[in-house]
Amino acid sequence: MAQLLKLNEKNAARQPFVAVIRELVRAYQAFVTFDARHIRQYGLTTPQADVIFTLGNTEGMVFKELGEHTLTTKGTLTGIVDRLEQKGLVKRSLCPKDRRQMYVLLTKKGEKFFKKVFPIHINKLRQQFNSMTKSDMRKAVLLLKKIKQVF
Amino acid sequence: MAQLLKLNEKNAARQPFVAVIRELVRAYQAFVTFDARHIRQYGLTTPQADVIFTLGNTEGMVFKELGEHTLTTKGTLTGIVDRLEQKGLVKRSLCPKDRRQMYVLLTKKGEKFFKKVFPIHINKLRQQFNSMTKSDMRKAVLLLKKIKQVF
DNA sequence: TTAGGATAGTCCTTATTAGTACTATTTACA
DNA sequence: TGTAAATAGTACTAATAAGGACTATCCTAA
Repeated sequence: MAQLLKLNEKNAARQPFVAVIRELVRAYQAFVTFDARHIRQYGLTTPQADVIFTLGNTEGMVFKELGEHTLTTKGTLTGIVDRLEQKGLVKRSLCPKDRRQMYVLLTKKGEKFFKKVFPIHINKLRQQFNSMTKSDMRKAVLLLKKIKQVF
Repeated sequence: MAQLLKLNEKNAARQPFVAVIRELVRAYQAFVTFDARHIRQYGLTTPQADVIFTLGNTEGMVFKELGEHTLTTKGTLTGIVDRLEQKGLVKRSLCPKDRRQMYVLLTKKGEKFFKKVFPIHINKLRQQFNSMTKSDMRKAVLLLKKIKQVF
């Protein structure tokens, strides 16, 4: 799960940017683990829940668009949508305008799942951030954007 | 690859902590993609390189310890070490003191790889952070630690 | 209008990932 | 001391994950 550069024991790596990378990975890990643990109680994986949450309150979405939102590549997305389709939470639908494209949208069951689980999940996450000030959150967002731009 | 909560189009999710999570995921993604692209030129995956870089300049390490450093679970680590062993970069060695444990250490070839690639990789990363001030890096580290603790 | 290139999604391969079951070994404690 | 609990690593499963080959469809330019 890691892809961590944990290098502080090497002299060449005692530099501030190494600490940034290390803490970025550790923070991400902590989030993913927490997130997966919660979503799993509902019988889904995080990527699956991510797709459901992205499709919620929309008219559906083409694969390409869905992949951009969830940051998954098309090959991976095919499999995730397959499994959600098997579970009856999502369905595919041909796009008449461009027959290369394929819509993905929630089924009735999928919408029900979204309306039930999404607010719970959001609340769960909000609670975790209770101990963090709004000012710190704002600063974190700005700095994370800078880190993103660095790559 | 994602596990992103990309929810800003939902009213329930227009809250500062959602932005923190979104940017955390995006920053992590940007790093991982950059990192993988570089390491791949040397015929390794990021987790494989992570193991090599962790073992570099050490006397070797037991699986448990290696997993703690690289943030990989033991089952995953078995496979990664298998592949590195096949490539001749790493070898296993029984631990006489506790016969349940297994040392992993670099071979000559692995050490050669480490000494060549590690400095290049570190330099590559350092360059990327040229545009970020030391002060911002320090702040980022502190805030990322707070985010980690939140979960 | 038709050939060439671009695009969308699927399929395939290799590797990582978490988790669980399993074996061997060690440790704790009664 | 001897047995139960704990620990280390492997084996196995299901699901990502990236990337590339492939097919069908669309678009562009001569």
